[in-house]
Parts: sequence; C-alpha cells; structure tokens
Amino acid sequence: MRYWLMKSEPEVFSFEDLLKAPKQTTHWEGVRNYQARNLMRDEFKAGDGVLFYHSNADVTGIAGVAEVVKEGYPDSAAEDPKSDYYDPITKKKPNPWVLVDVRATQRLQQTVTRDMLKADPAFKNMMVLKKGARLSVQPVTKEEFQRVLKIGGAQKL
DNA sequence: GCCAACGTTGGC
DNA sequence: GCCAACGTTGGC
Repeated sequence: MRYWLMKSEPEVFSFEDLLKAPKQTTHWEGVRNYQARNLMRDEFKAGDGVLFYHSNADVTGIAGVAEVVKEGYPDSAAEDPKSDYYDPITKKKPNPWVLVDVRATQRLQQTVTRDMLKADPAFKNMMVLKKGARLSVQPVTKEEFQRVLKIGGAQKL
C-alpha cells in the first residue's frame, strides 16, 4: 500500500465537502496533467492512503485523510462540453484522462498547515514544500503520512 | 525538434 | 493581486 497527497482548492472542493458527500466519496475529476494522470492510472491502488491538501486557501495545508476506493478509470467530464473540465482533445482522440474515487476516512482535529509542515524536519523532503511543485497528485512516504495523522490528531470516521 | 510565447498553478 | 515556476502550444 502506498500513500499520496492530493491537492484541491477548498473553494472548488474542500475536505468538508467530501465529508458531506454521499458515502463521503467523490470522483476526483478534472486532473489535466499527464504526470498526475500516470500516477492515478498506474500507481494508485484501492486502499492507498490520501492526504487531502487545501491549496490556494486561507489555511493552506492538510485538511483531512482519505483513501482510494476505486482505481483509475476514464474521467468522462473531459468529454462533456458543458463541464468545466471539458478537454476538446477528446473530439479528435480517445479520452486520455483518468480519475480515481476517494473516500474520507479520518478527520483531523486541526489542519496540518503548511507552516507546521515546514517547521517539522520529518517533512523536509516533501514534494509539496518544494518551490514550484505544482503536481496536484504526489507520492508521500509512510512516515510522512503517519506523522501528519499524529500531529493533526486524526480521528476515525 | 527547438524554443519563445502563452496559460496555469499556487504561495505569498 | 503579484509573480515565479512550470507545462503546453505552435511557428519555424
């Protein structure tokens, strides 16, 4: 089993939104980057752990914990001209985009903020802290994952 | 196939 | 709102 960090802008879709969603599960649609697509298509496995990261937020950091419940399959929003995530390439070529389903598994008593991550040597190699790290889906280590749960005060749902 | 121009991401 | 870093596009 592996561990991931997934970014979402809370104004678009927050961890609170995930908690309120049916079965506390969402289709992680809209990833339009090939590197991230490759990770979701080839590396994500059911049961993998997910740190739910709020980017472009008032409080930037890890807001909650989730797991992969369905492995990569086509992101049909890319084929829907009315969707915000429509990609016109799908008119000419097979839809290249993939998503996974993610379910909330744990709340955090407090968001593990970016400042907290930066202050803790356990996270010094984390990709999300590197300058210019825009990849919206990133691997994290087991140690990083477990430390986030610990300092965030993770509570099972 | 190079690379300049452009668009996007995301921290600050 | 600014802007640095990055990915993509398209002219040549």
